[in-house]
Amino acid sequence: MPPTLEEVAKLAGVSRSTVSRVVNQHPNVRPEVRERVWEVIRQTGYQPHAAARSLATRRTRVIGLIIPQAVTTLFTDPYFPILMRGVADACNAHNYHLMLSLFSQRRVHNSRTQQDLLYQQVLRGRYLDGVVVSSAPLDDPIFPRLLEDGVPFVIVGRYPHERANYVDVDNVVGARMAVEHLLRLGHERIATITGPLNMFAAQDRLEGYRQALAARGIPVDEHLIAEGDFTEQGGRTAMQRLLPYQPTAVFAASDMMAVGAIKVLREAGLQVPEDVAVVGFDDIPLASMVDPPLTTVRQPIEQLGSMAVELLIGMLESPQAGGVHRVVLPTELVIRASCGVRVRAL
Amino acid sequence: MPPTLEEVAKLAGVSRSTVSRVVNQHPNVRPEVRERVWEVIRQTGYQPHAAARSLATRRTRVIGLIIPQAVTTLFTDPYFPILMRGVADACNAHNYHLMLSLFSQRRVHNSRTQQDLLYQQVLRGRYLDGVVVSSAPLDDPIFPRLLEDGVPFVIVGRYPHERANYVDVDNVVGARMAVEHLLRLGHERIATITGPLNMFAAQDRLEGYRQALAARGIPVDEHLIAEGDFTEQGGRTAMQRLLPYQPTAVFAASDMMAVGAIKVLREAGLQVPEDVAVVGFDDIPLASMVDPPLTTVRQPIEQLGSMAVELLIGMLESPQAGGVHRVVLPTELVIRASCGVRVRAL
DNA sequence: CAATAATTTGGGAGCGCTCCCATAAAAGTG
DNA sequence: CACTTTTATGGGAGCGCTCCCAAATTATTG
Repeated sequence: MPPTLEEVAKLAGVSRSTVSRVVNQHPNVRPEVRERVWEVIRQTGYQPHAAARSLATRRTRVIGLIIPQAVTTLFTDPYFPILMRGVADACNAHNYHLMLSLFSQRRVHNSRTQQDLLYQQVLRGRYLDGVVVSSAPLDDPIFPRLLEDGVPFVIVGRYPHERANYVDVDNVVGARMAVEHLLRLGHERIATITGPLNMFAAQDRLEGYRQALAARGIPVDEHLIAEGDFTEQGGRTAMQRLLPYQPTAVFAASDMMAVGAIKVLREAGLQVPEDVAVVGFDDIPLASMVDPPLTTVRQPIEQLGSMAVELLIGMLESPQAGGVHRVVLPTELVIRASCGVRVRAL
Repeated sequence: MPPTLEEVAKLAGVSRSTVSRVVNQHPNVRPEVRERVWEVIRQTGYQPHAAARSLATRRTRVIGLIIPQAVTTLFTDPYFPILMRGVADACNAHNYHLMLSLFSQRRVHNSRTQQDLLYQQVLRGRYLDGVVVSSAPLDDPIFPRLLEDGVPFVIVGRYPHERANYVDVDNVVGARMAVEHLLRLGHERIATITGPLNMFAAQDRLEGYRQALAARGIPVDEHLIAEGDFTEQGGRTAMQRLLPYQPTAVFAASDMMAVGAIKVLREAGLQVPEDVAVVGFDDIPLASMVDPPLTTVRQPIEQLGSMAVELLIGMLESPQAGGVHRVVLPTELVIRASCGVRVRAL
């Protein structure tokens, strides 16, 4: 049995309260007493009991990272591990702990129920002080619930509600840069493979595509727009649908989809970038490893994760400082070979 | 303020204890009372307070997944997301929650301290009922501590201690199959790129390599063994070192390293598989996507994760059923193009 | 139908901590 | 140096639950 506060107190010859003060860095303890108590703590290996503490303080120092079921299939996309690393880093830095909720679509009868159940247990059971929600579809029921229950949360991505805090990248501008680059290279029949259009990131990137064309006075040919789902397979299928309309360039809303698209193009006997230029989005590590290396829009994924946590912890530690927290990080066009420009020549 | 047990009790006209019985499915409650209580619970949205419960029961229904700092840099390796999915799935299925501890090497002054701190807080603070430790180096200080503190844990990978529970794949046999396959194809100068040799998985795969050669009476040329670190970059560096010794085949102890090796071979003007055959290990999704598709040893990564959790939960729920829990899952050779055999022809 | 056994219910104690308030000790003041 | 102010310490109450035991109710049986 590990020691309790009370036991430490007895050993140090002081009261429970004094030990508590020492542990919680309360200033009003005489230095020699403080030292004596620390000594006992060190010797006994005392550690406050998390549950007891939470019960009394109503805080857990645990935050949740929720990745809704709709995107769990994408989990092999390196986007998520990188995001998680950012999240975990920031948690470590602030001495918070991370609870991970992934909802898989497998082995679940009534999938809605699984997510519901977990929501109910974890959030209403006050396991968590707050949550980071990553890339949920915009109609995910989690948002209304979080708002209603008053759970502090930060979204990675954006969400149109006056009380929603989020961290996002400028998807519209990123996409526009990508398409503008293709336009600059002389392409006119530029297709796009979008993400699932029930996500803002996907909508915004499509919007960037539209804006770039509009700025050049090029009418949008709806045949050149195919909806994907951010996965490689989705990219393949979408590319297949685009093939008959003979685009000379493709802007894929994720690197994974770009990779899929390139495969389909090759299978159709087309060269990348000679016959068709391809640009991706994300700049995952794979982007520089595939052949040809992918021109893509870099988003600071890891930073997105840590920023979300910083924001959340800020809200938790000074709740009075109300207001809505929103951060939009910039993107950057990374030019490699797949768009058909020699980097040096640019 | 969410309702408490006591409040629900008052509304239902029963005592605290009775509501507790209803919530915990205790049989001794009259059906009509049970129904009445459920009704109130439903209406009020009552949810037991996790911390209060833990304090009383000394269980949290939370298990930890610990990925020690030594491997966090490998986190972009798809191995981890896949493992995590397995772990998360099994947790969901058993109504446990998952706490994730990643230790990054970045931003840490005294890195040992960070891991220590977290160990101290999380484990001794009894946030967790038990932990799954993934791919830690065999001298990681976490193992002695877990054993000493009596924290229930399951390792993914193996560990030589009579009280260590683990789930592993048969790395020796897997590696042997891979190398035997190369031998069967007529190769004699077979090099290997090992993982970091402070991990058992790496040692075991090297052992499999040695066994395969020994079985054929081929002496091991130590120049043909290069230590990598499971990353692509590590694979490149190792391959560079091997190049002067002109192997005709390479067995890389991970797919990521195989990918790195292939790049180096190409840069050296060698064709894969024509000039040098390459075999990997893991069968991550990338393996079938690269060019040429990788012949590799498949290990059931996701199953490894869920199995570890199942074992752990088993231990937690019936602690009296002592004994050591060990599972070794089989591997499977997946033949693709990189070893230079036409699949059909086999 | 009294006596016994089984089932159902309520309340006290306690899990280990924090926080408030009262008291004790030390320091500051005219 | 009596008096107020500040600083340090101890103890009670309570966070929301479970678990045990005793009391009340119901069912069983000779």
